[in-house]
Amino acid sequence: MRLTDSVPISLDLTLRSGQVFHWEHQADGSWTGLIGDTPVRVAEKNGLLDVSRGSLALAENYFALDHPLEEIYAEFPRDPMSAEALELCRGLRIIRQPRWECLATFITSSMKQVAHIRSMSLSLRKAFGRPTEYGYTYPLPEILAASSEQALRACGLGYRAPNLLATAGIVARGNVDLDALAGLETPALLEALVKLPGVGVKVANCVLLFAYERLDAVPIDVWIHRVLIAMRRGRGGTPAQLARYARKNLGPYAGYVQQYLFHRARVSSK
DNA sequence: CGCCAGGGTCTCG
DNA sequence: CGAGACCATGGC
Repeated sequence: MRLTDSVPISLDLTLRSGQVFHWEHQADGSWTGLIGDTPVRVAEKNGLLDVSRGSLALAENYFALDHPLEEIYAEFPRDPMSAEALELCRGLRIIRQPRWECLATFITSSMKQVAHIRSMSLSLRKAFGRPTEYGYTYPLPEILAASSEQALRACGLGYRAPNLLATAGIVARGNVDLDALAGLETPALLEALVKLPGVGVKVANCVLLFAYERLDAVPIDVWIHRVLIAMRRGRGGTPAQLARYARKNLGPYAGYVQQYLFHRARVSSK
């Protein structure tokens, strides 16, 4: 039995929840984009994944159809905000992203709205990637490392440009092997990622969650920061205190809970 | 048009 | 360790 025959997913929620930024929503409701360098067209049919172009196995892995959603939901915290987020986001999956693409994209994400992260990502792809029928591939670290701060600024990166350039150089030279890092325990992996220019604790946790399958990782951005304070009945705290609170209260799939809370907070603010 | 955004880094106490 | 200043850009 194939996973696509039985496992539910909400593509709209998954592709609009600020994990990936390059997919295009077509007029017929389908989505087109690239999984790595492979053009793919996917749609949601009766709540299941329908792959009409590209590799089925590739899509099943990328959209993480093997994540046991019902088991994850059973571990959700019982507080009202988490419960409401769950009802709103049922079917949203944490995608398995290519590591470099994820790392590079989140280096550009600091103090940026989702819409602008998307526009920077598309600019970088168009300037440095290879054209395909569903958009441009994400440029390899070697390509970005050989570019220039000015060329990256031209893609709208602003002060983030030197960080992306420097990290691309480190990865391109092989000083850091993103695939080899997958063998590390989460704390050591976090420590390694944070050493890269433009990568702090928040960005590192995004990469842990979206590219290294650490489903307990909790990136704390301004939205989740507000959510955590609300959960603590208005009681604030240092970043370290809030991170500790999240670890203790959001359960073994804290990263999933965080993603649902993030999406709920964003849509309910409009 | 002013506010704000999936923050990181450096400095100073 | 913790708080503050500074950093560019564009959607809304």
